Amino acid sequence: MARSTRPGIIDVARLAGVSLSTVSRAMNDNPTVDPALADRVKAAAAELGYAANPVARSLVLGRTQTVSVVIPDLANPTFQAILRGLSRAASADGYHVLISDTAEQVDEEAALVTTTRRRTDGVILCAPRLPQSGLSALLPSVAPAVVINRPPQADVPTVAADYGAATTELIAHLRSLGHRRIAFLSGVVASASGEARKRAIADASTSGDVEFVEIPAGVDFDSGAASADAVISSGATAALAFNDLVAMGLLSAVSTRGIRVPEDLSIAGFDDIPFAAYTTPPLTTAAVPSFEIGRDAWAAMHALLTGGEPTASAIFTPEVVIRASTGPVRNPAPQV
Amino acid sequence: MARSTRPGIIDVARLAGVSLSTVSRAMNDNPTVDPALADRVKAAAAELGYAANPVARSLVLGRTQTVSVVIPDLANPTFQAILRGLSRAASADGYHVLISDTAEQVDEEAALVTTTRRRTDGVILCAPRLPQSGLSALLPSVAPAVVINRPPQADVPTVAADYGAATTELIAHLRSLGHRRIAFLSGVVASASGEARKRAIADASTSGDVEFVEIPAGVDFDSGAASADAVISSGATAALAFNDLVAMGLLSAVSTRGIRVPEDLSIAGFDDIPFAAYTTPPLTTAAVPSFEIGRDAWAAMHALLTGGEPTASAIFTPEVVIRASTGPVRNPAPQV
DNA sequence: CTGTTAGCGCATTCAA
DNA sequence: TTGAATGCGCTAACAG
Repeated sequence: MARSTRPGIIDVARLAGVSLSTVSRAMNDNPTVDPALADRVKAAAAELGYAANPVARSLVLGRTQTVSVVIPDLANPTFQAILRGLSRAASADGYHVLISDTAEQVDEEAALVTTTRRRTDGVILCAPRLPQSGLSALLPSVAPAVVINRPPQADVPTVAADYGAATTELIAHLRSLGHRRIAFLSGVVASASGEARKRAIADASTSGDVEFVEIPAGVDFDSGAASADAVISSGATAALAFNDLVAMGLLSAVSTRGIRVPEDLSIAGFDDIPFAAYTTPPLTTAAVPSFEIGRDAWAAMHALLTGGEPTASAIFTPEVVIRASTGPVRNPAPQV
Repeated sequence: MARSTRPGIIDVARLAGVSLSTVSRAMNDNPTVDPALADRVKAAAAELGYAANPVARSLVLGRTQTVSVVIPDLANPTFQAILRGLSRAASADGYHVLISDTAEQVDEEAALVTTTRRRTDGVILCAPRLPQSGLSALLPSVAPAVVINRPPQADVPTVAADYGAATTELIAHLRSLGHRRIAFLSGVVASASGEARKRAIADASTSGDVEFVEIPAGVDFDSGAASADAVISSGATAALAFNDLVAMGLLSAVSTRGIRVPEDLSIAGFDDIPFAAYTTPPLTTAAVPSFEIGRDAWAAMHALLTGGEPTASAIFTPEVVIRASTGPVRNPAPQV
């Protein structure tokens, strides 16, 4: 029968015949304790199956060995990859991860960050939807914090992918294929990376020979599929989707309507999620190193936690991966 | 400037002109406190931005409002969906989720479960890879616990998908299409659901006119792709993959070898992950309600936590979704 | 090197 | 109804 109540530090002290502070020291490998005694204490602890209560330690030490990660949507492959990279790295450093999914509820984001921060040592905000003003107000009160996929924030390390540069590269790719009218499926959700994309598009359209048709869409597969008709009737010969999910939804929907990709319509996405390489045709996209972003976000947090020098903001430039979903313009679609 | 140190219960007591125990009572809506006084206390707390330290509360109350979830691989879409369902449901009940990814390291599984359990109120083991003996030894020491995707355990609620039944149905489907020689890509990882699949296959092969070729593979996309040659040379006209990931890898690899699916080879998977419907051709699979499994696992844990009646083990029977990756036998592949 | 004492911040006895 | 005292389990001063 397992003991119904776990052994406490006093039980170990009693068994080893020492004071409870000696047990504490021994268990924490404090060098000021006699080696022989330390062994005796550890043997007693092992015999009893004792391990210090982490909650009690947290209270007295003021740290929980846990960080909070707040994500807009656990169903998004990009965030999943970020979480995975983060979780693995934190685990390797002996830290635990408390995870929260805001389900894209912007108004609950701040509250979740604040609440979870109190039971952890720091919080990592993954692609927060909060407007800049709200973010600026929130961050100082929850330090240490790390922000993913937002522009550099005052006094807070940031790790992000440069969606603006990626957009520019993707546009250059499409232009080189002869596309002059491009549909842009913008995510309706307020996201910093979305703004960066729009800015890059604005730049390209003012300074170039290419025009854009913005089609408000969402951030998931279904919203991409729902935009199919709008894209088709837009007269665009190519579509730049908010992300791979949207691109795949669009690809799937236009295919069932008999539109050939890339002969009739070129489609490109962002992120390079796991299945982007296996759609039919395989998707051209800007590869965002999500796993690495998660890993680096942890590294920044770890530096903050261990008093290391504050990590500079890291920025990854996505690499455009050209696959078969984009091709040369054949017949410009008729203007509607 | 934000205060560098958060207000404590004493600060509120001082501001409200009451004792600290009255503050505690008021903040916890203890009915024995005078309503007017309670309002005054809460006003003071609001003014100071006070909220009780959750770590201190955890220590004194003996509960953390957090549960631990241990998963074999955060990159697996099925586990992601389970986690999502679990996380959403727990959050709705005011609980937090501590998440651990064992990275398929069986030997670290027990340690992770034990460790994380100590800083939480319970642990949910998602498809643990531990052998039954190890699981039986572990579970009593970490109660309350809930196990996902394992056969019913003594004194521990279980929620699982019936992979055996799903396998039987999938085989029946393939038989009805005329397939008599079927390759089974077994996951090399020790998993209970894998055993269930094998048992169903053994049953079918002993009692029927269909034979199976077991091809050891892994549990991910790449291992499915790596099995392509083995499947082709096996002479099978259909392949049952360990899961959709493996099926998609196989589908992709045989396609590049010029094998047509389903004309030359039928392929079926398990799980119905988000992209299974969008492969080319769309994948026939046994749909496992992962999100619901996660949700129900939480419900079982919540019942345990709130002293409700112990939830009976729940079992979901996956529904076979017939799509285009399976079709009638045309030319039995040549025996090698 | 080891034992004694004092909190960490709070909920909850026990008196009043 | 409220305040004073006790302790959750542990670490870290402080003595010895």
